[in-house]
Amino acid sequence: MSTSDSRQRRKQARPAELMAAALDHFVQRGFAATRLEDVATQAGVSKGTLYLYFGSKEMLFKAVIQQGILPALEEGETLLSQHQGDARSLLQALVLRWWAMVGSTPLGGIPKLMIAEAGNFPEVAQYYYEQVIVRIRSLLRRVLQRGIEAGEFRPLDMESCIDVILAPPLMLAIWRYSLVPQGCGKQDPETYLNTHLELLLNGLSVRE
Amino acid sequence: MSTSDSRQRRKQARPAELMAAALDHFVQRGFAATRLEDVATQAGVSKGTLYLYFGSKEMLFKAVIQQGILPALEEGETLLSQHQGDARSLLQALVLRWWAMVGSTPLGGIPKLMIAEAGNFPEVAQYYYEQVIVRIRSLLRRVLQRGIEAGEFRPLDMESCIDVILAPPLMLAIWRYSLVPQGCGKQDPETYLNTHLELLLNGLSVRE
DNA sequence: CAAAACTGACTGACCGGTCAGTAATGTAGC
DNA sequence: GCTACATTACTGACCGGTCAGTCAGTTTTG
Repeated sequence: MSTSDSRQRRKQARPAELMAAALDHFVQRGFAATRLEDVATQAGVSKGTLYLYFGSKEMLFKAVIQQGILPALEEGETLLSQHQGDARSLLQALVLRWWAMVGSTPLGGIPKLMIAEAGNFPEVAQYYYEQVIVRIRSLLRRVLQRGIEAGEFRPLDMESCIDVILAPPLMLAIWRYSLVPQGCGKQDPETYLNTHLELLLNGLSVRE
Repeated sequence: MSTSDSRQRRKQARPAELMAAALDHFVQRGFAATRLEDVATQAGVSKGTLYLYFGSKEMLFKAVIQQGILPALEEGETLLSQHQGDARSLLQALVLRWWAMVGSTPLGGIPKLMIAEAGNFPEVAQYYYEQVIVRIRSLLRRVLQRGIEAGEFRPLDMESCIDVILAPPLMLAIWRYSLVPQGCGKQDPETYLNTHLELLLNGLSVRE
């Protein structure tokens, strides 16, 4: 057994371990307040080793953001293309899948991180906007379109609806990485998401 | 005319000017990345002067948070106690009033700031939670209670409902101080809030 | 023993915080 | 009104600690 022993040379596992540690610290402390020595220590290496794999603190930040979110996005897009039932259940499935894959994992800290650091990294913000936000919104737009065409949903202002759908799950994730760790209570995430969906689907539905 | 001339001694106006400048920088850059020299310069004084009014960077931070939010909160509480009509219109009035007094002003950056820095300032987070979040939630709880008792609203899980009501306006404010300044588009805030209220009130309503 | 992975002491820039000094304002005496 | 002195708001050069980034040297591996 030597998988996570110290003082081993494991070139290929280092980047992922360093990025995981960096995400932890960035989310908890912010970019500027994070010390690379701490990140390296948590990943089980020295600061010098970090610089063998990432050219600078900023490059580490970009890497953390970029490879943290793309997998989950692709999952969502295949979910949309394969789904057979009505738009209601598709919307529900997307939200709950997001929670399982992103919201409830360390990746759930990325929205908070991106929001906090957008001002300091305009190019990363731009990248995140185009590669993540635009794609998520387009995904939800297609779901709403499907629901409206099938007569399930009322034809409200679509762009606003998308944001209203997104806000509560995002706030849930942000909350978990900001005030909850300081002991400011939050009830069960599942109950919260279910109430959101209940309220949302009821609000969207055509009255019979 | 000498009100905002430089090199004047204006002891009593300094604290407010310094806090306004500090809020600007903290919201845009984050606490750690904000340089006090920049804050002082923007307020039209030198760094030394800042230290005549605030004992340290952290005390400046606390002052910015504390006196930024309490006035608006009191306004909301008097609105609740004086309102006469149904719960629907009260909820609507509260949201729109918040937008006018907080969301659309520089104070709207405080939620973003608090979220980003909660990990670095547990005591401030605690204070913010108890003095702001708990009070806002209790305010909304009373509104929902009133609506349920009057037969206007369905009796869903109250605590979750409160958070679902809060999330979209909060995200709107957060958005304005994170990605929008980087040129990532957002449509009209009023349209967004109205859709939120429409969706929400429809979702809450008892079906006849 | 050669190459590759890794280390940690070191450097230099940066910034929070200090304080001796400066300039504006107030005031008293003429 | 003017001058002399006291008070107080304000300044900015400086100090010391911190940390991103470097690199000469050490350890592991083939």
